[in-house]
Amino acid sequence: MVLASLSTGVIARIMHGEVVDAPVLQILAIKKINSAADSERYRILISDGKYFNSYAMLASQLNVMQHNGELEEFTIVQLDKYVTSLVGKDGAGKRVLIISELTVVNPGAEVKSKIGEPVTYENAAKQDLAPKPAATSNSKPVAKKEPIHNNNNVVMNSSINSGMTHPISSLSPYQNKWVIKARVTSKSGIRTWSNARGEGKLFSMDLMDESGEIRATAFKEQCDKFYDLIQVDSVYYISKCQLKPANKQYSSLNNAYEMTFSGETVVQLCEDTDDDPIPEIKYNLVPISDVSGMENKAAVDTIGICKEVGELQSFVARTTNKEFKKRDITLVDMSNSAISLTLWGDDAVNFDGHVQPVILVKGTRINEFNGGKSLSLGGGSIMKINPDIPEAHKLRGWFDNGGGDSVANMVSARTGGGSFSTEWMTLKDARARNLGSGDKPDYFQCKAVVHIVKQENAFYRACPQSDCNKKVVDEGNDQFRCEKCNALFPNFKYRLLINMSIGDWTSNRWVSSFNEVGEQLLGHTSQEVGEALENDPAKAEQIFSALNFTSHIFKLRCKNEVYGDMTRNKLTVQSVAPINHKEYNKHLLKELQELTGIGSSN
DNA sequence: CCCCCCCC
Repeated sequence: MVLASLSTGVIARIMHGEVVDAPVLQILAIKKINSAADSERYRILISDGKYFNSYAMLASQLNVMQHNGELEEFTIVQLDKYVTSLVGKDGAGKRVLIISELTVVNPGAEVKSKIGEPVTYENAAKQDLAPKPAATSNSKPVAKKEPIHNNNNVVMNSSINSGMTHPISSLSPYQNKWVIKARVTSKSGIRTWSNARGEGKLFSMDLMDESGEIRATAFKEQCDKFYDLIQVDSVYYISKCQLKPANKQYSSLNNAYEMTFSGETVVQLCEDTDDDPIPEIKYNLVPISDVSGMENKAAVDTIGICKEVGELQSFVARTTNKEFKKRDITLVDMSNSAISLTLWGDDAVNFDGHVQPVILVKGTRINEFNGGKSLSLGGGSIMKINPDIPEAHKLRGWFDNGGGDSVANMVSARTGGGSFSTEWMTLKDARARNLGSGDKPDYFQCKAVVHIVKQENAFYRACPQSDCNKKVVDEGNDQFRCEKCNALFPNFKYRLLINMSIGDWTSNRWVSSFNEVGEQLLGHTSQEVGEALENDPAKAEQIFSALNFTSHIFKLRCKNEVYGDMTRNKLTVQSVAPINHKEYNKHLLKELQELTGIGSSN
């Protein structure tokens, strides 16, 4: 085993403002400095073999490395991205090192011991410091030299010029002489309120830098003053806001505090952000199909084509008597799934979906109803229309070549039943528990494999009207009568009604699937299937046999039905989804915990 | 100082 050499002496240079590429350092200790689980932060004692720095912090996105045990004592790491910032009382305190990207070079268990006899870098000899005069002057804590009654812009300008801004994670109500440099990741519309304590208007925004994120709100005069200036994705210098503890009930941001713009607040656009360390907004894009398996109320980032646009709707909320405007649109993606997304307010009013744009969303919330899941763009969510990212161009190409034509997995489709997610059950238990014997149908889901698919009566000829699926009567002479619409048509459409036997590890059952589910299972449109069954038996055989022995997650509707004097328990496939192994394993682990009591948290 | 986002 070969250990990497540390970048000896480099800490003194970095902490005096020099930019050093990819320094290699050793972690000597790591500890949590904020015990609140919702804004945890780690402080590191880090060494270059000659000097150590106890004022180093992990940016929160690296917390996971500590959780995974990758950053234990003696680990040798390479810093791929870092900044230094001033923190502390009146901005004149310590310079901290904030690490936002690092690579483990040698795990602590390999290294086993401290390298060298490092001392604090503050005792560094002159020859170890940055040779560049500019860098040396940068190291001076500028804010300390300003008179306390100085003009806001003077503080701002000196901070900007010296490159010494404060990390968001260092902000607290206990000192207010700071300047942050932050990217706006989301911005609300202007909202008015009126209650017992008065009335007014406000807008809020989420800010982010290397070290963390924070919510900021501008009320009344500040709302008017700053609303137009603040733009999503732009970077600003901001100073002189009021800080107060964040009400975690209303925010999912990783910060114990939030800030309020005051009459003193200064905001300045930072135009030159090309080589800036302020991170871009990160999207954790999930395929639409995955939303099926996610928890209700979870936050979702996703990207899809707006295939359908609903009407703008206005309504008055029953509980609050407030009027809302909303618009539901349907997104589709390459997971061959569709989901409903609700837009609110101006987003809803101004939305033009007729060009079927690419829609990128971040932080939308899952709303579950009767087994279907839809997304809602709420406070703190972001929507981007036709964003210039590779995923968007890929989707565009896919959709424009017919990719979205046969979407079959309707994530927002309701399966009836309660307002909770469908219960997992085996086919044997569904029988044993007499599911379907009540007035209302019961619903459950199971993982099962297709054993037999019947080709007989797998389709019928239905009324061609788009909102009617009634079976037509063949009148001869190429005329088809729909008794429901009371009309004659020269054509009809094929509808599927697939009967098949599926089995899980406990038992087999015959189930019926209607048109959309049938199309999804067979991977062909009802038209294609109907034509094959009528005219091309070999093609039909090929289509149907492809379904044999495939496994899916089935959501089933279970109901007793009376035929003459016989009561039969009937299973209908409400929806079918590919197996999300991660989610299915979660379910299995939960079952195992319940069976054995092993691994449960209590 | 807001913190509402319904209904099925």
